[in-house]
Amino acid sequence: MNLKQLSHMLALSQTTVSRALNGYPEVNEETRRRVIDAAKRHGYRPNPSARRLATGKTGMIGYVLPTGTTVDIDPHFVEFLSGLGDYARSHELDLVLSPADADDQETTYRRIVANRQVDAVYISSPRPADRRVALVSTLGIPFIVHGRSEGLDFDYPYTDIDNEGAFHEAARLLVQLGHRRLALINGDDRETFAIHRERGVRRALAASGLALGEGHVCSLAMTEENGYRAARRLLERSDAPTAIACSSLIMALGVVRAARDLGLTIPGDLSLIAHDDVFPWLKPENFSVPLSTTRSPIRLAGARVAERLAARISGLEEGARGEVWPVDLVVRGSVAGARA
Amino acid sequence: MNLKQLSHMLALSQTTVSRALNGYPEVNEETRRRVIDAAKRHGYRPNPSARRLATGKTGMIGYVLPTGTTVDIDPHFVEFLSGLGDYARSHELDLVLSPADADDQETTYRRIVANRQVDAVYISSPRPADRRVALVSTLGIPFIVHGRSEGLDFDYPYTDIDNEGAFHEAARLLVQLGHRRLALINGDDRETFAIHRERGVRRALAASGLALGEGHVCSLAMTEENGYRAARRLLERSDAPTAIACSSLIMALGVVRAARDLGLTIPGDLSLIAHDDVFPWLKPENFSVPLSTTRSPIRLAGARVAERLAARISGLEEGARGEVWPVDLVVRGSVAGARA
DNA sequence: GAAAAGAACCAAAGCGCTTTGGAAGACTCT
DNA sequence: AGAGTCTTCCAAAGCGCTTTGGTTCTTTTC
Repeated sequence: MNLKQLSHMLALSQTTVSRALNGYPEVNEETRRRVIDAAKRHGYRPNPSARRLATGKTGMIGYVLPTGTTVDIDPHFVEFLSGLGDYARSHELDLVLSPADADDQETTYRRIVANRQVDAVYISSPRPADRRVALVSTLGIPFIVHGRSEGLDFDYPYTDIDNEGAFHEAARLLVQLGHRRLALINGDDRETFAIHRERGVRRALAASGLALGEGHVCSLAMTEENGYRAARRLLERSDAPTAIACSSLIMALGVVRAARDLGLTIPGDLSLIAHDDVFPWLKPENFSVPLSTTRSPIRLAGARVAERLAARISGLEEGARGEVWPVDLVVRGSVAGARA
Repeated sequence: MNLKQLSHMLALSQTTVSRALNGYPEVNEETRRRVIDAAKRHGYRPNPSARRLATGKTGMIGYVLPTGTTVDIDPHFVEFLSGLGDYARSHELDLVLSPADADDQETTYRRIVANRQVDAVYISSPRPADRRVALVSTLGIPFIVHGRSEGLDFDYPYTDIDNEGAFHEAARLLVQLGHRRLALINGDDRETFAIHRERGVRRALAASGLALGEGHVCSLAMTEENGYRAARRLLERSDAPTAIACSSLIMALGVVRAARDLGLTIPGDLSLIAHDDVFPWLKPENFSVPLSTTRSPIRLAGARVAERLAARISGLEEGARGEVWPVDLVVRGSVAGARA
């Protein structure tokens, strides 16, 4: 059932039927009712391919997915996707993942914009002076950055959490508990979120005349194994930290294992705080010693990004407003006062 | 730059240019070279919206993503996606995720087929008599099932791993080591993979005149917490198992924690084997006691599914061939002979 | 009561591609 | 040389929608 058939059936022109269906004003309400009714009764659904050829609108939002045999997709992605998908569903949007060579995403961005494959895109895991942000911005497609870049000479719309504030608070608490030697087991510090977290820790330490010791900050892919290795390396030093801030729950698993292997107790010998993006399948309160966390459900961020993308597509949102969400510090058993 | 401009520039008809570009035979090789060259030089890329309107081909594969505030996307998804994406990239395919109400995916399947939004779809986490498989089959869109359904009265193409065989082998090993009371901590047993695994365990036990004790099989969402709870419940019974087979590495984390809480050692008091889909961020060899696993990289499955979808789209594959991959049993420190 | 304004509808022109159904010229065959 | 066969190209008809630029009435305005 296409428009032609439907309009013929109603003895109306395609123009009028199309307008009736799309809510244009220049059509009699009585007629509109008839049209809508007939459309529903015959299950008419406008062909999206035809519509997008005519309008350029696709009803899809895009994401360039870096791939490659050596490239691992972050498990956070799935939670973010849950939120994004949930919102997208309620607004009849689909998400298209365009796989790209991790080292050349630019080609893919250009393609999806040139081809008008999506109405908007989002960018995740931004880095300082992120070229993708600059590119997408000049290409003129609506977009939202999940996270922030830095050192770009223009503004852009983003939704981020207060990574610096979160880790500042976490470190401040540890310092107040008497810890003097902190360490940070961070994610990839080419990404802005990691830079912000380190900055937060340093700022908190500096406020008490302290600093992150040489070699007391690690930057690694967020795997259990890397958490273990980093913790081991740190804890076997002569100036081993008495407290660790950790960028992910998965890494924290490794930290806990390292402490156990070394016969250290948490929080007796080591205080630990990790960032929790809130996974349904791994909860900080269920760690052998309940884990203190800086907490921010990444699923909510996904929903928010979808919401803003939808708003930008429909022209309800414009400009370059960035928003930064506060992060909760949730104190559980894994922190304690430093040994005298 | 569109076809009209390009053909005008070359003083050729749109027909010829189109054919030259799409490799049709009825065009002079010299002309073809000219056309291809000019297209490249001017960066001509056919507009996909127009092409899909004309041909019905979209260059996209679809996946219906169940969503909802209470619906959690499996973290396995991300690994599967890595493989799928990697293959899709090399074949210029995009993946479109259509979010759907978890309780009504049918509407979404019908929509994406009726609208010709994708060239093929894949279905994951199938259940016995899965309605999606039946639906997609009657809708007549190319598809591959990742996993298997059961009790359907028709054949369909699928790629699955030998879950039954894997857990059969695992259980057989445990029995050979002298274990008499096994337990199975399984995933959601409404899904076929879980049913197959249970079947494998039962078959291995039956071969030695044993059986899964009443209450010795749990079926839960695969989270750390559920692994812990299930293990605790099992290990506190008077007829506590001396060996556990577990459907996921994440649940196994919980099992290990439960054992520790109860003062049980692995493998001294409890042998443990889990299934490993191979995550980059959590490895069985890094468990406090290296974990024995049935191992099958889900990323490979993703790539294979993409490959078969591409083949079906281009007509290279047809029919209903199902393929079942063997699973490796990797023995590490977490299994030992049963106490006398 | 003529002119202007408004309401409701329509024919047809895109959107940019593929594909059908030729057509013109060059070649082969008898 | 005339008929048939290739080879190579083209004009035009879709694909199914939206949108431009009307037209035809009916209603309002002075």
